[in-house]
Formats: sequence, C-alpha cells, structure tokens
Amino acid sequence: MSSVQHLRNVPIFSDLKDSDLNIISDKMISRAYEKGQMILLEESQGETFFIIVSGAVKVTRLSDDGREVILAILGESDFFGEMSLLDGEGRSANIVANEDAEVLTLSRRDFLDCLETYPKIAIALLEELAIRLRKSDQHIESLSLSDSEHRIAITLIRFAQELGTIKQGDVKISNLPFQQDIANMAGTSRETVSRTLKLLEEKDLIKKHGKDLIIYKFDEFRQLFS
Amino acid sequence: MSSVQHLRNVPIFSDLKDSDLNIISDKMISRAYEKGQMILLEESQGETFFIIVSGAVKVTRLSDDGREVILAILGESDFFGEMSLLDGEGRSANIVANEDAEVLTLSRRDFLDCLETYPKIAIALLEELAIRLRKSDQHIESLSLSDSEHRIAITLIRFAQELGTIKQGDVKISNLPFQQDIANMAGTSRETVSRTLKLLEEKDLIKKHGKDLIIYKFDEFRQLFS
DNA sequence: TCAATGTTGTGACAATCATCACAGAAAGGT
DNA sequence: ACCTTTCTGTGATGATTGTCACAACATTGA
Repeated sequence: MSSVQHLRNVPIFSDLKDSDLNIISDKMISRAYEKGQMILLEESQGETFFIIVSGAVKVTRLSDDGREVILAILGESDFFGEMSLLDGEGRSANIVANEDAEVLTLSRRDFLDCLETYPKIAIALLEELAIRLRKSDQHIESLSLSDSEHRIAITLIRFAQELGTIKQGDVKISNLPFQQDIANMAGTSRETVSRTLKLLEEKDLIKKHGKDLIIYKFDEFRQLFS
Repeated sequence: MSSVQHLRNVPIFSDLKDSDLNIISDKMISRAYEKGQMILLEESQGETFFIIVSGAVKVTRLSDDGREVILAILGESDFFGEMSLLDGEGRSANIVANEDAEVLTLSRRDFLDCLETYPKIAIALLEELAIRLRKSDQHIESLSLSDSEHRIAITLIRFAQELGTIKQGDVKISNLPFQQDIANMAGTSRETVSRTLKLLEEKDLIKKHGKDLIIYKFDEFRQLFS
C-alpha cells in the first residue's frame, strides 16, 4: 500500500483531498522498529509525529522503581507523538514497539505547518484528543471504583474494541497481550490476571485458545462490567 | 470585570484581538449556579461550552451503585463542555457547582464557528487538551502504582497547583475540599484520607488550620511523592 | 441559642490482593 | 532436538485498606 493510502485511513487526514495528502505524504519518512525496541523515551524532547503503518506499540510510563503502567496499546492507523508537539512540554510517556512495527514520521515543523494550513486537520485532531480524554476518564473511573475482576474485564473490552473481530456476537482477540501487560494496564498483578482469566473462563464468559481469546456475547459481557 | 476581560484570562482566547473578543463575548450568555447544583448531566447531550467566571465546579463520574469519582475540580478561567461538542458523543461526565459559580456559555454552533473562524483558538485548544491528557495520564499512573498515602499526597499536589498560593516555599491551600471529595479523587476511602492527613501532619509535611492546609517546602514534598 | 445536619477522627475487623515461591508449559535460538 | 528464556498456573501468607460503628466537632438555619 502506498503511503497516501495509509494516510487516508488515519482519521485526522481522512477529510483531505488526494493532492493535499500527496504533499503531506512527501514530507513523511518511513521507519521500521523491531519488537521490543524503544521508539520514544520519556525524558527526550518530542520532535516528531508518528503514524503506525503496521504492527503495534505500547504507550507506557515507568515509576522510579521500574514498574510499568501501560496507558494504551496502539495499532495500525493510530498515531502518537502529538502531545509534546502541541504543548511544548517534554514527552510524558515512553513508546515501545510491541511487535515489529513500521511507521511514518513527520517533523515538528511540518506537523505544525499542517495544522495551520489545513484547519480541518486541527479540528479532526481535536476530535481525536477528545476521544482519548474520554477513554482516559473511563480508565480513571475503573481504577478508582472497580475490583480487580472488573478492571481486568474492562481491559479485555478495550482490547476487543481496538484489536477484536466480531463473529455472531462473540469477539475474538487474536494475539492477546501477555498477562504482565494486561496487569500493567489494569493496575493489578500478573498473578491476579492469571487467576481472573481462569475465573472468567469457568463462568463461561470467555475462552482461551492459545494466543487467542474469545469473549462470548460481547454485548452482555460489556453490560456486565459496564 | 467585563466579560471581555474574563475572556482574556482564558488561555484559549488570550491570543485574540480585542475586536474579536468583543464579537465572541457578545454571543455569550451569563448564568449563575448555586453550590451543589447540577450544571451538566452525564446522560444529556452536550450542546454548550462553558467558561467559569467565578466559583468552582467538580467534574465527576458516577458508578451504577452511586459512588462518585472526581476527575477534576475546575476554577476561575477554566472551561468545560468542549468534549461532546468536539466528538459528538454524549456527555461523559457530570458537572456540579462545588461553590456558587458564575459562568459564560456559548452555543454549540457559535463555538464551532469560532474554531473555524479563528484557527488560533483551535490550536490553543489542542494545547489545552494535550495538557489535560497529560494530567489524566499522571492520574492513571498514580492510581495504578501508588499506595493510598502517595495517591492522597498527589491529590494535594494537584489542589496546590490549581488553587494554592505560595509563601516562601510553602503552599497554602485555602478552602481545602472535604475529605470525601479528596477520597473520590484519590480513589480511596474517606477514613483513609483522614488517617493519612494526620500521618502527614505527624511527619511535619503539612499543617491543617481549619479550612486551610499548608504544605511545607512544596518542592521537596513534590519530590517525595513524585 | 439550640436543634439538626454535615463533617471529621478513630477503633476493630474482614476482605482483597500483592508478593513470594516454584513448577509446568510454551517459544525461540543454535 | 535441546537448551534457555519467557510466560503461565497456583498455593501460602501477610499487608493494606475498605467497611462498619460511633463519638466529637463544626456549620447552618430557625
């Protein structure tokens, strides 16, 4: 797929004409990262905007003592790096390739120019940030109010929404992340994730198949853990 | 103070010329709310943008069983209501007047017109949303990793940054919110807040004076709880 | 000024969950 | 195919913290 076609799939660019996409696409540089490789470091200055062409990355924060919180896992057509470009602060999170990943990058200068030249991009970006804030708010709510079973279930729901495929009411998540990563998103321990997944399976709410996980009757499941 | 002068204090409008501010100001309607009054309800459609002229509001989410999570407390010159205007989704949070409050409102139509007419507003708004997203991320980190003492300390730091006044290295927070509200922000129980404040006072890190609270050596305090 | 209501302090107890420890399973490299 | 590393399952244990209960204190309004 050409990079223009990739850009078309990215929500914030989807409103633009081909000619404009071409102009932007020409300014972008393609890069590849291997699984596990650090793409952006928390302390560094943010000077680049990234769009994921293939693969997946995780957005994390690390505490002093080395424990990791996963804020989000991003996949194809998602973007990142915009925050410190916008407010000029240093990076607030690390980005690590969660699988081999291919990205397109845009420099700070070109990115900000885009915003000025195409107000539509700015508005689409506002929309996207609003959606992310909404998700953050839900995440905060669940961390504040729910017990570990609910938090883990909600984390599965997030994965299902990002990476899942629906089949007659059930959702299949291929390539479920490791239990440790689920734990780091749900704010709990790896062992609790293991025990809880077993529990949910005993209740016939989910089913594990190797690296895949099926959530039965996704709507009911979501209802259950709202 | 005239409404134009209020607008000038709001970060997203601060770049505009007086003449433009006047145009916007004319479209705004002033409203007043009493302490405890609901300003926006979670389920309703968001059709209005609000700027706080005086007083304070809390942004909350409620669980099914009625427990409350406080996402933020906003004060003078802060704004809210923009999220569902931007992404068209229903409201994601409730807004309640935490003290008597006076606000300026702008209709959906006028707000979106503003964004199109003044790209600078859109960019300033992007900046603000980026800052909020950053704060959310920190909030998520602290809920995931910290014990209740840290979470409460971090909540105090948030209050200090929003509402505090500095005096030779110490910060005074006047009108500290109730323990129940602190608990709802820190994701813990009211009783734990009570015990922890006592603990911090015994360690000579803070001092309570009726409705006021002083954090000694604010920089060190922040360091301590990162 | 005195109820009445709202807020805070504190003890006792129980439940949840993190941690440690280790075995078994799976994946990856040579 | 074999060894090494990574990931997962599961028991035992203890610490943290939520919940209940109630007293003390503060604030509000009649």
